[in-house]
Amino acid sequence: MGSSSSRLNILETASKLFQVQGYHATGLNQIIKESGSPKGSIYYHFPEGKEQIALEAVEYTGKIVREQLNKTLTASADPVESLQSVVQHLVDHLGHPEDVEGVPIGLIALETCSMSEKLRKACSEAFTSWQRLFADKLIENGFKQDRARELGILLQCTLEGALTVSVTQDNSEPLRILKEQIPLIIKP
Amino acid sequence: MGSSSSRLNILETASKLFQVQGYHATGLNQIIKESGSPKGSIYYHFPEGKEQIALEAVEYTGKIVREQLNKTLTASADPVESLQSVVQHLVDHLGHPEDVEGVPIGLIALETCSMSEKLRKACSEAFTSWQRLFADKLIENGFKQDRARELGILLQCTLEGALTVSVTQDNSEPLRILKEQIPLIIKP
DNA sequence: GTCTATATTAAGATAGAC
DNA sequence: GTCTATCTTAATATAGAC
Repeated sequence: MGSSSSRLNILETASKLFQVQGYHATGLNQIIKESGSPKGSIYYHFPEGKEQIALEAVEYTGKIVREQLNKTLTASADPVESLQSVVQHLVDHLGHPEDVEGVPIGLIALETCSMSEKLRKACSEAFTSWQRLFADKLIENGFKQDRARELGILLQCTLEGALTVSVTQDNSEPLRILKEQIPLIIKP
Repeated sequence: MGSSSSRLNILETASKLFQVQGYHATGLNQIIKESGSPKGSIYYHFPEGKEQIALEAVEYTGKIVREQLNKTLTASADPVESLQSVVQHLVDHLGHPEDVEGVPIGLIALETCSMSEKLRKACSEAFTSWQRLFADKLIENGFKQDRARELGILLQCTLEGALTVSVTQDNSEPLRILKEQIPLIIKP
């Protein structure tokens, strides 16, 4: 196969590690150990080294989250209800870093945005794509385009922040408060 | 003096570096170079090494931000207006990491919360203290205590998220949108 | 209290056998 | 394509002179 399964395996392992530990705390040695691939394979598949792995991991995570968000947002027609399910999923997965939904790029974004323009852009584009999903859901439900775009950005920021604070405080309360306030925020 | 000015100098330098670059990207060598203090002094003043410096830097930053927030929040009696000034300050200082206000612990919080319980707690307490300032401002203006507490948490989370996304996207729009939506969020 | 020299470990990266 | 051995650099930390 052109894109071997060993390559994908490295990417999946790296993505999880970068999400939880961040860029600098995740060593190639750890990626090697946890993925089972040897160092030689890493530099064969990713000749530009760690930065290339991180770049592709951000793109990969962006896509996974996009798909998961899309599924949750289309499960209910009502935008308030479906956005509340998105938050609820985050609550349910607190402390279970696999299968996260909505914010898992915040750490690597903050770590790398002042260090690598390539990585900053990749994180920025992931954020934008999520914002657009929220906006589209609102447009479908009769919101004007500009207003939907504003709210899409606000929602993505708020999710990002509430997840950060919930993880730091080891407490789902911030996310639960956000969930309850969604109807307040989603106003035409 | 008991707490020498060299000690404070190290702490101020480390706090800025941790805010911008994060915990793992900031080496003791860099703290030494930028503070002008030699390595021996660091381990004299902070015998437990990097983790101790980070712990005290988080507490220090928490206090500086608290004082700055307090000043901005008391400048106007109206809670909406004063919260909007808080956001405006963040916009004004985007890209100027000194004298930040409101979120500069997010990176180190995400980096360390799954690694050091001591650091996680310190970050958590800084967040809580900022949430309380927002809540107190609302209580002064007639909000019920429980509602003010909820909104204090929501506001701090939202600021955190909007700053993260603004920095990552190199664009103040997320913060500016938040500023405009503050009146929508602050409802009894 | 201050500073230098050094120990120790681990990081990212490469060379080259297979 | 896979794996090992190794290079180089930089990290945290310590010892000990002054």
